[in-house]
Amino acid sequence: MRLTRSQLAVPAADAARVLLGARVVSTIGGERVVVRLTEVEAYAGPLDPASHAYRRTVRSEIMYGPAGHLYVYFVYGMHWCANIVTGPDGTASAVLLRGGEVIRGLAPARERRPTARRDADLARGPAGLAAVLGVRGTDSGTDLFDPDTMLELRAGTRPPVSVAHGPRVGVSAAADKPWRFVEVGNPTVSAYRRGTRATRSRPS
DNA sequence: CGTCCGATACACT
DNA sequence: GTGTATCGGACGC
Repeated sequence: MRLTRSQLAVPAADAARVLLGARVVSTIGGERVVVRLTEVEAYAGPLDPASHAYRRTVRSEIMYGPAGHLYVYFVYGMHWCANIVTGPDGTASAVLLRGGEVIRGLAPARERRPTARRDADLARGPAGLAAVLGVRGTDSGTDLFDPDTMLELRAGTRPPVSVAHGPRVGVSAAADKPWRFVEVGNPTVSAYRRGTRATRSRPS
């Protein structure tokens, strides 16, 4: 069963709970990869200093539009990360897809991420998940409810056994917000890493 | 298991 | 010019 746009048109933390356990179906050139989401993070737009939409720029413009579109960004000179725009139109909130288990299409997933040691590592972490789904910068802005889209969102067949939430990974601003949601005990959930500290020591 | 650190290029100031 | 919503290899326990 497909998710609906209205299911995502809710505050980011609620949308994150909707997406946890949901499936993302990637179809590219006849190759199909299906991932069940096990780790997601909510970003609350202009109200959230950790969000790219904290300031309205060309890059963050997509998040100001309706829910159900893809927002893709490039980090650390080499990785793509995939988000789904959520919330009512104009709130600019989004959910970062941080991890999942590949439940179909192991072979193409491996080709797209050959460095993964175990199957559980294939879509572990946001950059790996985006790679396995074949998401790149040119896909940013894609409407996931367009019938011809490369990605399709489907409801989960297995709800998460147990859900925990805590601080987001790698963010330095609003580090206290418990907006990272994970399926407890799932091996595809990435390790928690604190963001770089605001106060840094300087060489003397 | 954990911590440390370099790679690399883009968005934004 | 500065900082980054990361990854994976090196190392220590």
